[in-house]
Amino acid sequence: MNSSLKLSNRDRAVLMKAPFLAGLGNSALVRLMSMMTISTLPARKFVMREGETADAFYCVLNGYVRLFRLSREGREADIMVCAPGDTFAEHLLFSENVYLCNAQTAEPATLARFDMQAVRDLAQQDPEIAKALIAAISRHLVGTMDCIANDRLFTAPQRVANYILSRCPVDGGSASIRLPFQKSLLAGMLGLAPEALSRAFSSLRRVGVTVRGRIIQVGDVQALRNI
Amino acid sequence: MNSSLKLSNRDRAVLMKAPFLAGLGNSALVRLMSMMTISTLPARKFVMREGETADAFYCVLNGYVRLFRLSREGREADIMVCAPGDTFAEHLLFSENVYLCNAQTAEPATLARFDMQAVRDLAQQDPEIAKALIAAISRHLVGTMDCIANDRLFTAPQRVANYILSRCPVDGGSASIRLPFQKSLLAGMLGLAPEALSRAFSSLRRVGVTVRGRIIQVGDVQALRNI
DNA sequence: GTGATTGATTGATCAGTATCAAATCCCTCT
DNA sequence: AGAGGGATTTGATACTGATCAATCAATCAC
Repeated sequence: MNSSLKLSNRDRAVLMKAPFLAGLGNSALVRLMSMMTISTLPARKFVMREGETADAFYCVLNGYVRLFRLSREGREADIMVCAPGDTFAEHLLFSENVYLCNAQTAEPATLARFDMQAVRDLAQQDPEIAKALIAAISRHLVGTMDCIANDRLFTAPQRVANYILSRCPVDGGSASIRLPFQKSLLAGMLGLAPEALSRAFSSLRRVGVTVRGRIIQVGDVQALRNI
Repeated sequence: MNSSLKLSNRDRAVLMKAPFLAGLGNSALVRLMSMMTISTLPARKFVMREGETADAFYCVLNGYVRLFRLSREGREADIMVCAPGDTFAEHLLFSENVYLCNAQTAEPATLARFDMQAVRDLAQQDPEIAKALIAAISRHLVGTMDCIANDRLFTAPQRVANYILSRCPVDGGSASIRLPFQKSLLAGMLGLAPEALSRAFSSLRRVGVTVRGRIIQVGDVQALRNI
């Protein structure tokens, strides 16, 4: 692990656009950024573990981080996958004091680390920061509620179709998207075993979805919407 | 539906102990409570519908409220069940402006209604209220993340066992609890069809769980923990 | 109390997905 | 460009839970 106070230009741009910081005025921004630490982590590195005392939360600047729980037998269940711009564990600020799940980089990643106590103090003073926190946590809540509904309402091929549609820029006609990460990560996000994701993709061939490596081609976006 | 500004003593007690209001000082409390409306609803009454503009959020004072999504074919998926003391839709304050799911009373219920815009204004001024909101939303987020992990890691009997354990006051020996609502509601909460809940209960008989009506008897709480 | 309505259980069947094993593909590294 | 190794796909099988139908139980209205 490599820690530094310096930000690359690209990472800085991601940070400034992150929902958590985007709406902030300059003074709040400076205060938050002066207390954060940047670190670059290799793939598969644990960022936090279930049960550890929660003394920091994070914002992903580059790469993807997987949040998951373990069963007693060691099976893993993904709870959410954080993309650049996403924060995680920030909702523990005013509730729990231990992490409730594990976080692991899915690939080499850069993270900004925020000390819980320091941000807690800032949030008490600065209503703008409190509001940014509310917005970030709310966004997460919307995402997790979506996830529950998706899991419970839709089959594997439908969930995959939903995911593809959510990343399709266009509304009709044909489209082509590129997965930003490995398929096994997508499988976890959708609550599927990798094999099930693979079969879901192949069952979508009959509605014009072609997959080659990380490239997904959609013949007719409209057709995909109808299941 | 019956609307009034008066609170019964019991409802007032629930409100004051609700996580959302519990930590607040007197002035914040008065300001919030002066703007809320109390209403008593019959069973099966919709409180909000997916897609409607979100101009209020609610706190359950009595009864239970079911939050759920509908699929295009009309199938329902419960996202969460709100008990007395729980708030719902409060996370839309600083994000969406339409409701993202339906809410329906599961039985006759009493709710406190808070106008979104009014609370938004209050939260901007009063850091204490902002903090209370963060706490309430965080609590929800923890709950929904738990729900995802539960759905993905455990089978029906295990989820039922977890639910029973979560309501068992004691740590060992035998225990007896009473469901506060219909079994079909519990089934929905756990992401199961009512038939599956029924079968899960009967499969738990071999570890000493007996069900009669709403009464659940557990022979050995420790034994239940091991699956 | 008695019929009627709603909720819960049980049985039979089926669809969907996990799991394990084997083969193949793709990406990265040199 | 080619080799190596992890990632993905495919096949076979088992299991879990949904669905439909029928029965049973409990509650309510009159």
